Amino acid sequence: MNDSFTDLPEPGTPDALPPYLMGLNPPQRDAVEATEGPVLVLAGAGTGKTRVLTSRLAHLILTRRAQPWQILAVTFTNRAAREMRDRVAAQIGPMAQDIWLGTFHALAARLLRRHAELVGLKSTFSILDTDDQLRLLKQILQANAVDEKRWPAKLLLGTIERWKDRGLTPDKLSIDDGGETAGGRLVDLYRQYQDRLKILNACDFGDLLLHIVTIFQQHPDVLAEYHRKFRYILVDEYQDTNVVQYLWLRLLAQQSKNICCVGDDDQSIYAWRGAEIDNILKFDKDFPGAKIVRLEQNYRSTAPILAAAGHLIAHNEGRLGKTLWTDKDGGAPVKVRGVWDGSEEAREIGDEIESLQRDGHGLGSMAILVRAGFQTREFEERLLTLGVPYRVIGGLRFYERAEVRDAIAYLRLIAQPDDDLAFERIVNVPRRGIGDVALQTLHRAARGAGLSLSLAAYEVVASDELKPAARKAVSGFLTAIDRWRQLAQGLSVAELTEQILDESGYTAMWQADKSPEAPGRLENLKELVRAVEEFESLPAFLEHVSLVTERAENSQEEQITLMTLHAAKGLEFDTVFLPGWEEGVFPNQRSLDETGARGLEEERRLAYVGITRAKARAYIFHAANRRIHNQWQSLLPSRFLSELPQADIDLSAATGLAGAYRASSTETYSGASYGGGESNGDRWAARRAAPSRGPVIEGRATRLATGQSPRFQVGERVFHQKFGTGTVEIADGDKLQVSFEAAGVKHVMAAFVEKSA
DNA sequence: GTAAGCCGACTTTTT
DNA sequence: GTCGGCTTAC
Ligand SMILES: Nc1ncnc2c1ncn2[C@@H]1O[C@H](COP(=O)(O)OP(=O)(O)OP(=O)(O)O)[C@@H](O)[C@H]1O
Repeated sequence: MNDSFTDLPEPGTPDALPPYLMGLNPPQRDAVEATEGPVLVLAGAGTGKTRVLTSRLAHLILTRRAQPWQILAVTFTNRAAREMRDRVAAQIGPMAQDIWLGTFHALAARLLRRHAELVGLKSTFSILDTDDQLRLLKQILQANAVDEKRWPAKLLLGTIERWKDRGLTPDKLSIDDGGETAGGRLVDLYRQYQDRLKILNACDFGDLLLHIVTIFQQHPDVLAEYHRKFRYILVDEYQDTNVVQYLWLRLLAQQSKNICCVGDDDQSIYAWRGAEIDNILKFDKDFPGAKIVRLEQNYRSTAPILAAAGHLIAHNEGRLGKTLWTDKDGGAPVKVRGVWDGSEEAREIGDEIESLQRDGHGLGSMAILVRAGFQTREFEERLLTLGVPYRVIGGLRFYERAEVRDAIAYLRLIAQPDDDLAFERIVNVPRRGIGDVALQTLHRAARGAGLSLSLAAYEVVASDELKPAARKAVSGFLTAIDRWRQLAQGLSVAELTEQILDESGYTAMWQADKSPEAPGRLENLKELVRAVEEFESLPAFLEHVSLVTERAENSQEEQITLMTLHAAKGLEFDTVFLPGWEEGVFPNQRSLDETGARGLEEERRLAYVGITRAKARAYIFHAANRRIHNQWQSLLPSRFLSELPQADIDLSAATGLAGAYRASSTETYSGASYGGGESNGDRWAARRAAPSRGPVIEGRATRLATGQSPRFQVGERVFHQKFGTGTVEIADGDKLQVSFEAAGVKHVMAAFVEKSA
């Protein structure tokens, strides 16, 4: 332990503040020093919530209120966890290593390994990824003769996961909770899915938390052990916790009550994953006597950026409401720029990046933040052309690539013989002549004997159920796995991996492949071996793969960052580019269709998160046309643009576009260049309608412009720009009466609604 | 049992 | 325009 801190002054000593308290304003310091009892730091973006948490960790440890391993600190992403550990380490040294700091899932996995047997698992359980989950569920659907066309596995899995997010195990559900889904059998399918996971000695992501909560609820002695252990609990991004996470925290904190959560209801962007804004809204009821600290000074952004974000988010209802101010003077307005299409957008952003670079701004302080992962693509292409180094966060992750997963499946099967999903994945990769028929035989044997596939395979090989060729192939495969399992004792993980890739013929398979991707895949296999080298044991590596989906990139080169708005939460950049602000893209149409007004508000929070990532410069772009599903569509500027304060934005449009817009909502988007004058609007409509322009233009905008109103039937589901989804109650020519889910009964023109799913 | 080729879905967001 | 899943032909 580091003793150089022992003679630090007591907290509260007026002079000579310890360094970790120096960079804090009075309310922040208040939050750090209120160590006992529940504390909620409720504050807007950039007010130093995360700084409070790191300082609090340092404070607790340096004042010896707790040893590092007696503190539980929870973050949302692995990156946030890493960053927090680094920052605390900078203040307190290597002791930071011993803090129980990580994501909900990583911490839950660590606890579950210790007590797995209490929920019928072995401590070696595998953690399944989405791919495995889906394959498992599909098998169950097949066995139950559920029509997958009608009930896509993805959809059903989604429902099951939402149940898990809410802490609902199958026994807590009644048959009716599944509704009509899958012929009313969804709850039963869920039960089968869970039963199957136990046989496979496996967990999915949701189970990690669900199981540990079950254990805490059913084994008070185990819970008591952790009450003694964890004296302080700290939670980042509390607004995005779901019900299980909340239950878990409450169980752990109920004894000491020393829980400090930080969050911002305006940054809640994970409702689609089961996050409950309610958790933060009712914190003081869950933890009576909670101290609520509000932080109001924003240290990150300039005044115009803050004003833009604040004005936008004010359009949401049911907010807790927060004040935000800055003492920063000046600052450029938020630039809002209209362009013709996606490639012009990419070109302009690329040019601006280069121009900023020439002015001495580093690429590392810039980011392009998009609504959906696929949108990074056009920028990648442009940046590649310009030779601007970039990195993409998220997207297709290293450990999710097919060849990497295959290789890992070999390791999984060696570590955990019951891992059927790994078994199936590689039993015939590379081709060994074990096809569908053989696999079905194995499955039947496994189901019959209640065994995992590999165990059943031994029995089958000993019998004469398979044709000689297949029997030989299966037997050879089992022997190989056994041998590698023996080798695993003596070799390093990297050596083992290399040997497996070599001896299994997996590398050879890709070497023989002459498709253009093959070299890249071989390269990834080499990269995998490098990744494995960093781990001491096979289980440690596999745990990492399951929980940390990204591979830490170690480039020294300055790069611009491309990522989704979701991934950007908690980060900050001098310059932020926000492309794709068009109706349907952002706010995302599906979000609107599926969750109506709630979805819109979450989209708006996402926009708020986006703008508030910027310290000095924010650029918002919207394109008039985009190719979506290989079809050209004309798009209206996002309604969020009309929600920005005129005084703090600087509107412009690319040549040939000026004035060519109409407001996308009834709230007039009346910026300088967007006069919305009839003549401009007509010219725009004419341009769209002109067949000579080539690309097929479809979509709502056309319908609005040409005045064609489709016929609607009573009872039909429709979508309206402003009111969301609803059901037609009366159809009178082009006048409709619609009962909207969020907005109630309204009279609308047929031209302003469209058919909804 | 395997490979090629066709068809349809896909673009939300992540631990 | 691309990917994955399924069918078909060998
Ligand atoms: N008291 C302070 N004095 C000066 N700068 C500060 C202070 N507190 C925080 N900052 C700086 O303000 C910025 C935002 O801090 P931080 O990331 O902790 O905010 P946050 O509330 O977690 O933001 P968000 O919710 O947007 O993620 C950081 O650059 C941080 O260094």
